[in-house]
Amino acid sequence: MRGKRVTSLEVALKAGVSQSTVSRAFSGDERLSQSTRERVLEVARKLGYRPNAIARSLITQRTQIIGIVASYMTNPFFPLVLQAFTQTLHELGWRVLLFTAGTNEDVDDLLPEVLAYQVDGLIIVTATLSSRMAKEVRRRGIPVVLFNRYVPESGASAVSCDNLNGGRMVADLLLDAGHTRLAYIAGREDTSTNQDRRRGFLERLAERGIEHCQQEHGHFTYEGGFAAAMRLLESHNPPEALFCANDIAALGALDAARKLGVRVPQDLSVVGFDDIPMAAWSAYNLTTLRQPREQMIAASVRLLMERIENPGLPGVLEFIPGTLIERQTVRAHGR
Amino acid sequence: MRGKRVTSLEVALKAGVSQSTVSRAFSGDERLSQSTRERVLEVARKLGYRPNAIARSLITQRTQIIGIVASYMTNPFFPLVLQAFTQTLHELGWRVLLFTAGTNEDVDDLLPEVLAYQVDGLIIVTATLSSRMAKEVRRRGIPVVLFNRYVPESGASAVSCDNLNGGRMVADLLLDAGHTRLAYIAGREDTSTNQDRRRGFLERLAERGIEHCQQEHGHFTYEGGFAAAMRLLESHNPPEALFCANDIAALGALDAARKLGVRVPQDLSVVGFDDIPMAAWSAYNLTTLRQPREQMIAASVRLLMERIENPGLPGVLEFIPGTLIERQTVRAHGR
DNA sequence: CTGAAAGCGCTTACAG
DNA sequence: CTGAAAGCGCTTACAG
Repeated sequence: MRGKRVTSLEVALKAGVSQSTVSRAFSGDERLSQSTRERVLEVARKLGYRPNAIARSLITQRTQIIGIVASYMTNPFFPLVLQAFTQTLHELGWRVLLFTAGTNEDVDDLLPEVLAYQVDGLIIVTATLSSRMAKEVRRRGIPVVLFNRYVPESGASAVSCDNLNGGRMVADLLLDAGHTRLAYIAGREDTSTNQDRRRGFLERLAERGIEHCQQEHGHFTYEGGFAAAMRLLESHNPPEALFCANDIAALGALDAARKLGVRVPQDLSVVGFDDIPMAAWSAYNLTTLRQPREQMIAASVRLLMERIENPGLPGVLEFIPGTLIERQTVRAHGR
Repeated sequence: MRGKRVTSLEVALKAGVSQSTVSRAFSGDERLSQSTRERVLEVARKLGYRPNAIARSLITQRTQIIGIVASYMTNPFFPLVLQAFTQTLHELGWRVLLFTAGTNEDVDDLLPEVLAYQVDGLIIVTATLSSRMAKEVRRRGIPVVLFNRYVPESGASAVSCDNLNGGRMVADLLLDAGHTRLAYIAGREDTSTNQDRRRGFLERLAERGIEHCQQEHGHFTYEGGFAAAMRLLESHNPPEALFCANDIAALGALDAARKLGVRVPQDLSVVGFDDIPMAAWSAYNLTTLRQPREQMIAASVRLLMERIENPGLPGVLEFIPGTLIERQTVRAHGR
């Protein structure tokens, strides 16, 4: 068996008070006399007692646990997000039960286990919520925030970078630089991030008279970006500018250009999306659209907390604008 | 209030059985008749019932939760480790309560909260355990595994790469290449990883007649490695070969060399430690010592599980040898 | 200011 | 094969 667990009853016996009083000493009940509280806490300290959060959860109907379901840890953006979430939640007195999913189907399998632990709220990072699970979660009244995804009909709140407008900003940047032969290196097709970034980009190109844009799949990965750029740059009609669906693919594209002896930005402009730390490394100096990570996390936590306090609130979608970070991978104005 | 919670009692009432029977249907009790079980599960399904893991934990004295305390998520090695841990633990039926710590002092503050949730075991990644907390955890009989750290007196088990011998292998590699002017770019001084890698490196250099080795602090970061390499390469007596305490610092060193026009490996050899995915990127092609990540994780989980099953087992230290991965950043044999 | 008691939602001997 | 009952370790009305 495990080491002895000290309970409130033992503390009560030793301190000569009732078990209720021990509980009150730890819950900060105002009514308790100073002297009683001190005596209880002193005895508790000596015995190494700490209230059992599991027992507390059962009676209070609150676990103070937030479930986080995350995937794609291979993109450096997400470890940063995960760390920021856990840090922020801890500071607010919450715990994090972590689940990682390889694919979206896995999320459905994971969710029942998350729910079995009676999480007070749920954050889903870079994974989506099936309508079946959305319904299940609603029925239980558990607030959900999707991070970097949205599922409008689900009732779940969502926080995302304004990817649509981000794509438009990149289009303007590349057109202003005088480029006309453009390509988009796409991410996964089933993601709103990829779809919205591309749609904004293509829409703005069309508005400014560019109807044609090549496309290759980059899969949101370094290897995918590398291979996609290789295909484009070795084709008959190589583009002068690449917009990559995320930074990690853009780094792959830059390395492909380097390998082929294509100079950036003289012969080729490259733009990413995210602004991961590596984008600023001197080997890359990637021009990119920065996702407002801190704001997105703060908004997610705020929406979640509001809905835990007030389960009647409807889900909302929040889109936070990104910022263009101009480094060295887009050629200067004009030509 | 939250959505209605369905309990085993409601299922029992609707199914015309006792609450005990509902419990047995879900715990897979062999004695239950096929027909009763099916009826109960069917009613449960209709009602959307799932056993409350918190209530179960209270009575079974097992939460099936492993606490993971992690820090340094800025080193890409650790998100990979974290993901692998959660994945492996899930497959074995465990949940992960995640805590992130900025510094080692924070771990001490975090631990009481982890313990309040009655975790069945504890994994501490890249953070250390104070002797006070080690004692506390022992008293409670909670098995602990330190990953990539060890604290011999603590009673905690630890799994680490064989950093000492890794350092020796790097020394041999660089000496075999004919280098004599060497430098070590150190990581954090309070870590056994940094200490052991350096000690192995210096010991082996001394054994082979090289008594002198420059040192600079690289802080285990890209920026630190970059700055350290800058200082070394711009000094009066620049080294011909750098051993960096981890890969991310080595990438910084490579970019510093690139910036100064120092050619790698012609003018400078660079070796890292970890083998993070970026080390294989074509922009770097870093020669490095690969940590046996999968084996280290499997060993950690195994040690933890054994000690959860059998709390009497003493803590053990396991050192798993790394593998030299020769890419393009060390000059060829001879000179 | 403090205590006795009920109850959160389960599991599991103990009976039958 | 199934049920009644005790109990895990707390919180919190309800009394006094």
